[in-house]
Amino acid sequence: MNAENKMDRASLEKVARLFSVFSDATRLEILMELKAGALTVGELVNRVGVSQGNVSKQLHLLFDHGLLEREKRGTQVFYSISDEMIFPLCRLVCDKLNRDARASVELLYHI
Amino acid sequence: MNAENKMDRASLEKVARLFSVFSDATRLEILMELKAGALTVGELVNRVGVSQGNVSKQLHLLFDHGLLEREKRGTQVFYSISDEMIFPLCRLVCDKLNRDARASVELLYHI
DNA sequence: TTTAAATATTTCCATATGCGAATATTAGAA
DNA sequence: TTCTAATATTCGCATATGGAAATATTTAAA
Repeated sequence: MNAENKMDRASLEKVARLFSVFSDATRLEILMELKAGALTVGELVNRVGVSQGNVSKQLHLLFDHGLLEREKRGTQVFYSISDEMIFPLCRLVCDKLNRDARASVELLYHI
Repeated sequence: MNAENKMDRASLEKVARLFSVFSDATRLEILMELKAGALTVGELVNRVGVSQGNVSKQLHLLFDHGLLEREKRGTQVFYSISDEMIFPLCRLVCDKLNRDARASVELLYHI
């Protein structure tokens, strides 16, 4: 899986699978909310506009992929970001979207 | 869509949509094949193990998202990478997978 | 114009998945 | 233990999508 050799199909599927974790707006919103620090499931349910069951499911998925940490305190569970790679990753995608949007506007105004 | 303010749902959906382009092994394979330079659709069909129709469809999708360029020469169409952001993007994901795999092995051998 | 090669598109199918609702589980408080 | 709050899981549904096969389109050669 290095830069020189071609990746086999199995490795490509793993890469694709990890990308798919980021291809959902709800999960991205959860990650953004956790950017400032740990939050409980309940607090995330308040901030993100989906059901408690769905928030739990998405948190579990993010946890399974090694993107979140969890810490139980009583009946509450605090989730926090466990891999900082999500920030440069999202930055790359956002930057591209901004470039394209800007190029599109400039095209519109014949700049 | 900057780093300080929270992103609205519509922007998050756009980000998620772009991530989803990378969440398929066939499309990733196409991008890897094009890393060394432009290729025709037919050549890509030979290298990637899917039907011609599917290769064309995935190429169209990649093109629509501004990741590929196309150049027609006679009956052939050459596709090439148009945004270098895919390389650092895939690198971040591959590096994470390698870190996790390595950590998993070390755990196994009690290092 | 006719034919053949290259690419694009359409159609259909099987699978995956985000979602809410309902239910189950867990842990502390009464 | 019993009750309640917090979280996790299950279930069913609607939608999205990767895929092959078939067909359509385009372009150059004959």
